[in-house]
Amino acid sequence: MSFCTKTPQGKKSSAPDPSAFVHLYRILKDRFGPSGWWPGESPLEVAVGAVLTQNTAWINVEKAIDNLKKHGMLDLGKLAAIDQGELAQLIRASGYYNIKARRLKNLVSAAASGYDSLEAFLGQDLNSLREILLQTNGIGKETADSICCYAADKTIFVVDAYTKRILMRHGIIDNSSTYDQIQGLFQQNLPPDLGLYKDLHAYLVFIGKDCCRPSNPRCGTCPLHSWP
DNA sequence: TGCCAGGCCGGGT
DNA sequence: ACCCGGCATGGC
Repeated sequence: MSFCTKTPQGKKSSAPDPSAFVHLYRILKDRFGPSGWWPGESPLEVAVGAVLTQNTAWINVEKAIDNLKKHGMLDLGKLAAIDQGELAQLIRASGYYNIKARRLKNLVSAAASGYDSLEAFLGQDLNSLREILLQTNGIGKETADSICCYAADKTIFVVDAYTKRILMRHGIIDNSSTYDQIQGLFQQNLPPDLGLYKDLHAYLVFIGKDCCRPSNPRCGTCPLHSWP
């Protein structure tokens, strides 16, 4: 795969050139094309995956989701009805299964109470949806924004560990930068385009698996070799 | 074998 | 306002 040749920087000199983000998008778009993200066949599957992937490798999340499908549980009503302990066993492969079962229950409760359908829940305006998600125990900013962006098609940019590490390695931010600050950099320096946000976050995850890790110091084919 | 993965919470300082 | 331990399986 493609690793990053950058050496750790860990400090930002000043506000980045706004065109750097457009440039970043163009580089990765040229390299990867349409991302096809988030993996998931339905908004519910996307939302469930967003919770299950918390600090967890996606390969394990896939196993858990496949298991839920196999048992016909990828359904809002079924998830609302199932015993939490049984749900935990079904998602065992994704790790943290007890706490994640509780978090899924919390999410399902939020989505099922006061709404006619998942579509109605996800269809409300971005600020309302995000607030409700953030008030749900077990849903933090990244999970909330992942659901807003990829399940509800709201124009909001998702920040994750890869995003932080890549921007740090390239000297755009320092390690004290907050989630909101990093999100602001993307949203203030890019046009508010849902498809662009979806793809760019996906690209960062694609390369983040291998790129800009301290343990993977060298590879000449990193698409961000000369960025910014 | 040991380290890590697309976080988040709750308690302590 | 930070800092840290806990949560857990499966892949390399």
